[in-house]
Amino acid sequence: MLTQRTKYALKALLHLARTPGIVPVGIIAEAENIPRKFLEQVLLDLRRAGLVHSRPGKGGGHSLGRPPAEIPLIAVIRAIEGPAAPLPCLSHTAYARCGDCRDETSCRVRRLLGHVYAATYERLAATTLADADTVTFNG
Amino acid sequence: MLTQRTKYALKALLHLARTPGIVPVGIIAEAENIPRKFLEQVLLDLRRAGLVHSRPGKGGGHSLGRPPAEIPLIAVIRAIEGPAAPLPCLSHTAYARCGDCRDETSCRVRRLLGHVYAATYERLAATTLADADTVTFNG
DNA sequence: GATGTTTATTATAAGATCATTATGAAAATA
DNA sequence: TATTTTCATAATGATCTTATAATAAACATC
Repeated sequence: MLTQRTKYALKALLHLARTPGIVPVGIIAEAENIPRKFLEQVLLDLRRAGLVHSRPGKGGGHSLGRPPAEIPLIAVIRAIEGPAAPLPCLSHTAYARCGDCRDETSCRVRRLLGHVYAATYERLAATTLADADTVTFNG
Repeated sequence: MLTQRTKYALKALLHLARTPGIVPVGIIAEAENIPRKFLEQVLLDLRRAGLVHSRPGKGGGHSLGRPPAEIPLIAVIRAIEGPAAPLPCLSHTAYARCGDCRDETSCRVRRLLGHVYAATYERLAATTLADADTVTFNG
């Protein structure tokens, strides 16, 4: 399960994606039903990851850092939760040895999970905010 | 990232998959480098999920509950971590409303994550313990 | 530059989860 | 009955989650 934080991040980003101009936190918080102060922190993470721009002061607020089609879900998850891989030894962005297997290339756990993550990663990288209205799934 | 618990569960199951007969916890713990008492708890969860059989007493231990080819990764993850879905409203086994979106069928977050999870789920359900030696991935 | 609005930053805290250790009961075998 | 093994639950400390609060800094307008 994703954390509440990540869900809030997605909601905020999708809100910004269909709202032109600069939007203050309070507006997003109210529209998306998110605790305001908590959302501020989430937006801060998104800003540090370059996914949103912000401007303080009167008339300030947030806007998307780049077009929705250029913000894949993998970037959002990484910005909020860190590495998306199921094991450290499978991470593209934060590779680390697991330490508890002798030979990485022959590790069965790694092989199984690597196979699953390959499919997940492909979707996470290919699906962007712009797909929110068009994408479908059966379930 | 998966929890340590789940990694241990996979290691234990893969150990049982290639060891004939009944194996005591101590043997698995030592061979796979897992804290013994912790592993006992993990195996208890796996037994309750029907993934392993156990027999107490002298000569007792654990064995796989069914052939490796009939134990998909999704079953292991569910047994240890609970629902595998990214959102409660996308879970096959433990569906629940998220509560913070008005209309589920038009929820953008749900649609995006549902699209990703469909790919993940397919792999999790199709990949079994028996694939540990044959499966590959590029990365 | 004074004033008011908005984000930025840091601290705090209750509650949950994680990883582990500990303790002892129950069951099976010899 | 003694021994071996699992079964069940509890205790522990560290970390994560989900917030709330207080203060500082940046900006716009007048």
